[in-house]
Amino acid sequence: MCRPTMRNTTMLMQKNQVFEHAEMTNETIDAGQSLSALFLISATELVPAGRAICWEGDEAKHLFQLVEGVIRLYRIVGDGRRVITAFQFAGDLIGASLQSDFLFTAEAVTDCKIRRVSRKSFHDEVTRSNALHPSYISLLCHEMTAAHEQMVLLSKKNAEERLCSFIAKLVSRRNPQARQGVLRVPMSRQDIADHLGLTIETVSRTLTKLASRNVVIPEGRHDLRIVNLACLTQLSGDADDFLEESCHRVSLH
Amino acid sequence: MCRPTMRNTTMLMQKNQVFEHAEMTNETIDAGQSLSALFLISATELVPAGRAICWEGDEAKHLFQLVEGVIRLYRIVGDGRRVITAFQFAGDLIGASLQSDFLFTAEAVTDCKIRRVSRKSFHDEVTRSNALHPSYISLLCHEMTAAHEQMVLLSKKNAEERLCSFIAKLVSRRNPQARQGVLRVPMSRQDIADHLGLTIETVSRTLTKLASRNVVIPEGRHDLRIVNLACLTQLSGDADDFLEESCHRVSLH
DNA sequence: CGACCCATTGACAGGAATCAATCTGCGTGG
DNA sequence: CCACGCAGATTGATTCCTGTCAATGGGTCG
Repeated sequence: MCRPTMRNTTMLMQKNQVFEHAEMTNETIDAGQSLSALFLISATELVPAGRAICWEGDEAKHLFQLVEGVIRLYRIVGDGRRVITAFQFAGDLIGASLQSDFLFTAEAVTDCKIRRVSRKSFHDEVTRSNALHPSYISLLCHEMTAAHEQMVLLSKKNAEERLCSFIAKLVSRRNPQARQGVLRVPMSRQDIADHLGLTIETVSRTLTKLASRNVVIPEGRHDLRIVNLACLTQLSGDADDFLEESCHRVSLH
Repeated sequence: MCRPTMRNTTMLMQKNQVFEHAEMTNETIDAGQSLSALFLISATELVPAGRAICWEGDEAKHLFQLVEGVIRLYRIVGDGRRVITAFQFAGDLIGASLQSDFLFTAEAVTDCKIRRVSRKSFHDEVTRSNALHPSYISLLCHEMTAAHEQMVLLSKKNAEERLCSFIAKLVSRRNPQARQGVLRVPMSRQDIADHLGLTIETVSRTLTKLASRNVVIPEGRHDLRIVNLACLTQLSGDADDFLEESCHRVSLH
C-alpha cells in the first residue's frame, strides 16, 4: 500500500506538510505567549517524573504553565481503566478550560518545570485586559480542536492510523534537542496505548510492523528514527486524497 | 448481571439519578440563558430536516442558537467516514468554540428553528459585558467536558456501554413532548452509530439485546420505552461502584 | 552481575465489522 | 383506502482486528 521506495520522490512534499502543521499551531503558541506573561511573576517549580501536580475532582485553585518537560492529562474510569486525554508540552497551559474542578489528573511524564498562578488572579487579569481576551479564547478553541481530532481518531481509525497520527503529531511539534531524523518519544508504551485507546501489545506490534516496512524504526525505548515521513503522514489517515493518490502512484513503479 | 427484577426496588434511586443529571446541566442552561439574549434581536429561521446550516471549513461568520429541534455536528474523514462529534438540542449555541472556521458541518436532524448572530457582534457583546463573560467561559468549559466524556466513551467502552451511555444521556435531558416512560430518539440508527463509533448493525443488535433483557424496548423507529433506568445507568459503565454493587445485590435474590 | 521493569513476541479468543439477505415502517400514488 | 415501493432497520454468517493471557527478551539501575 505504501512502500518505502517512495522515499526520495516525496521528500519535498514531506517538508511542506510538516511545515504546514507547525504553522497551524502558531496561533496557540502566540496565545500561550501573551498569557504566559501572567505566569512570570511566580517562581518555577521542579516536578520529578511520575509526580502529579493536580488531581481529577480536586478544586482547580491554580492554573499551571508547563515551562519544560512533558505532562499527561488523564482520567480513571471504571476499575482502573486510564484514559489519557492529552499530553502537554513546554509552553502549554494546564487548567485553562476549567471552571471549578479539575477534569483530569496531570502527571509529569518526564522531569518538569512549571509555574503556577491562582485561578482567581488569572481570571481577573484576563477579564481586565482586553488584549488577553482573544488569546484566552484562542487557547480554548485550540483545545477544543484537539479534542475533536482525538474523537475522530478514536472513533474511526484503526491501530496503525492511530499510531501514525500520534507520531506525526509529535514530529510536527519539533522538539528542541532532537538529532536529525530522530524523534524523542518521552512517554511509555502504556502511556501511548492509553492515549490511543489501544493496548500496550497492539502499540508494540504496530510499531514492529511499521519498522518492517521502513516507515519508522525504534531506537531504544524513547527514540524513533523517522525514515519515511510522507508514508507516515499518509498512513495516519487524515492526509488529503491528493497525497494519498501520489503516494500510491509512487509506490507502484 | 443486571436483571429486570430490580425494577421496583431501585425506582427511587433512578429518580435521584436523573435529577442529579438534570441539575448538573443547570450551569449550562444558565449560561445559555444569558447569552441567548443576544440572539433575540434576530428572527427565527426554519430549517427543514436534513438541511445544513454551516459547513466544515467554511468561515464562521455566524453563531447559531437552536430554538427548537435537534442538530448533528459532524466531520467527514478519509473517504466518506462520518464522525458525529455532538448532537445539539433546544437552547444550545452552535459555533461558540470557534475562532475562524467551522470545525464541523451542522445539519438538522429534525425540522428546526434557529436564530443567528454575526460572530463579530457576538464577540463584541461578550467582550463589552462583564456579565456575559463568565457565561461564555462556562459554555466553553461545558463543551470541553462533553468532549472529554466522549473521548472516554470512545476509547474504553464496548458497544453496550456506549449505547447505554447515549440513551441515559438522552433520558437525563428530558425532552418536552414525551409520553411517560417513553424516550423520543429523533436521530437515525446511522446517526447513532456515527456518534458512538460503531456500525449501524452493531447498534441494532445491541438494542435487540437490551430489549431481550427488558432494559429498553424500541417502539417504532424513533421511540424507546425505558423499562429499567437503573439497569441502563449501570450498564453505561460510568455508574459509581456503590450503585453497581447495589444493582448486583438486588439482582441476586 | 543480577533483579526488576518495561517491551516484545506468540497463541488464542472474542467482539465488532463486513457482506448479504430479509423485514418493517412509512409515504406515495392509484 | 389499500397496494406498492423504498429507505431504513433487523437478522444472520463469516472474517478480521484487537484484546487477553502467557512466555521471552532486553535495557537499566542498584
